[in-house]
Amino acid sequence: MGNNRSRFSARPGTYSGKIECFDCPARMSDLCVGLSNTSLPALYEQSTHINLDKGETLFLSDQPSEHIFNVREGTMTLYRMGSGGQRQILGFLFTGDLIGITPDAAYNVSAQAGSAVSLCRWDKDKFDDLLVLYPAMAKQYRLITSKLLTQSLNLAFALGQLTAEQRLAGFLLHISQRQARIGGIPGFAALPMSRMDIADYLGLTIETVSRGLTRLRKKGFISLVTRDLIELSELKTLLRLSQGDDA
Amino acid sequence: MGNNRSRFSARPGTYSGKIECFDCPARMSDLCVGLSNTSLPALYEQSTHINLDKGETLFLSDQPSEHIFNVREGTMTLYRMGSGGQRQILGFLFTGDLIGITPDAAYNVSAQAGSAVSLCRWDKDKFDDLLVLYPAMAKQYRLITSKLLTQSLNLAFALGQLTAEQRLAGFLLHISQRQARIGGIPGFAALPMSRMDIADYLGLTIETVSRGLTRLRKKGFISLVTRDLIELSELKTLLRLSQGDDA
DNA sequence: CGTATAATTGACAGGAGTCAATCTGTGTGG
DNA sequence: CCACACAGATTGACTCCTGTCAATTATACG
Repeated sequence: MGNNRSRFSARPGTYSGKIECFDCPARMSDLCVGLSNTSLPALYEQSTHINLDKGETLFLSDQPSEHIFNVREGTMTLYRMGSGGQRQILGFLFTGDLIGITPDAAYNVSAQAGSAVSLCRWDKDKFDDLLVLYPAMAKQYRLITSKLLTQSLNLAFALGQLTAEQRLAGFLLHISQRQARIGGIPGFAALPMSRMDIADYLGLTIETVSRGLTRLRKKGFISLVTRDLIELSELKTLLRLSQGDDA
Repeated sequence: MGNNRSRFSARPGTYSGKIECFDCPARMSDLCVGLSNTSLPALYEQSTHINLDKGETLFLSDQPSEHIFNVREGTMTLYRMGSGGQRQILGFLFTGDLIGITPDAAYNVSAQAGSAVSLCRWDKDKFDDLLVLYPAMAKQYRLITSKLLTQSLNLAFALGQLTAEQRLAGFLLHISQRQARIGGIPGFAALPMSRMDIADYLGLTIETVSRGLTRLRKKGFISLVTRDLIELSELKTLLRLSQGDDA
């Protein structure tokens, strides 16, 4: 279903054209949401759709960064490998998240599909042209990259200062809040990723993740509806934990 | 010595004007180095100098982000505090590094002087105006923020996946390389920060930092010229370590 | 030179990792 | 539709790295 096209000509100043963006699940993404009547069609004009199966690699760290992607549907995983075989997952991406956004010549992370995924793709050069053409897009770009940095700093804080239980509390809150913006149930966290993925994100092992969830459950802070759907019963407590409080 | 001024009028198209930037130690910083004959004076025109004593706070996380700073001389420390009193240092900044660069309304980290520091300061609004006016500056901005993200990802990888010894190896290399760009001796790392600072940066304790340095020394990978000046004897080994290799 | 601060070293404890067994859930084949 | 097999998750026993607490040594400063 993912196929190239530029059959749709941008029509500056009008919204009347029926473009796929309008019923795109990522319509409210950071990239698209703030765009004007002119810039959205211009963005659409340059886009291509691609699909990935679960487990497929989109790109590897240090490869030439030729494209920028936006997640329409599914889950993507950003990670880095160590030469000892360590894997640090640096982000789980959902509908509306941008991938591969860097002015550098090479990607600084690897990206892999965590489920069947549908993406929008742009040539980096053309994307850069749009940034010059539309200051509103450039502003969005800055906001997006700033959010990425903030998330990365959050992760660094968690990895450097928090215990396993505290990291898990923060992780559940993070997932829950992210999913609430794309139709998730508030107060619940659906985990589309494996325990191994969670472990590699939080700098732990699957056993420690498992034990941590058990302890949070026994304390009454969460309850496992199913293995992959968790109810956050004590949001405030979880929040305090994630900020480094002892209790 | 830090005093406001806008006495110097920008002269588009000419470099002849004698502006302080020319003998600024941060002349080759990421921000200033790529600027044209027009944009550098424009940038200078909007700048103010300020000085901080060691230990002084420049701004705190979550405060309104009203200014952007560039380090002229000295060392700045970026950090976040946890509600349990934990401190995660997120970066050590030297001559030429930008501080407080965020499109968000509030700073996402706290900044403190690690030594006596001299800074260039801009109002955020005026800085944003310059970004619109000079696409070359906007491009530099993107490169700078991308570098910040990459550094933050490096730190997250280290904190999540590396042992104390490996983190230290990477830290020494990082400091050494950063200082080489501002007059440091290649193959040496000068540590202007305390062991406590290093510990809070690497997610360790001062004791573990100390023991780690001792072990690296006993293995012959480094040698301590003084307490704060370290020779990196085996660069390749240190690099392998920092990437997660066992040996 | 003496004192205060920082860094190192030592002894011990604890949280997370490792290895292994058990359990759970899912998908398949009879 | 049930039984089985497989992968993933949980739990348990034990180890080890790092943290904690304390003592000693080194460095900076008045």
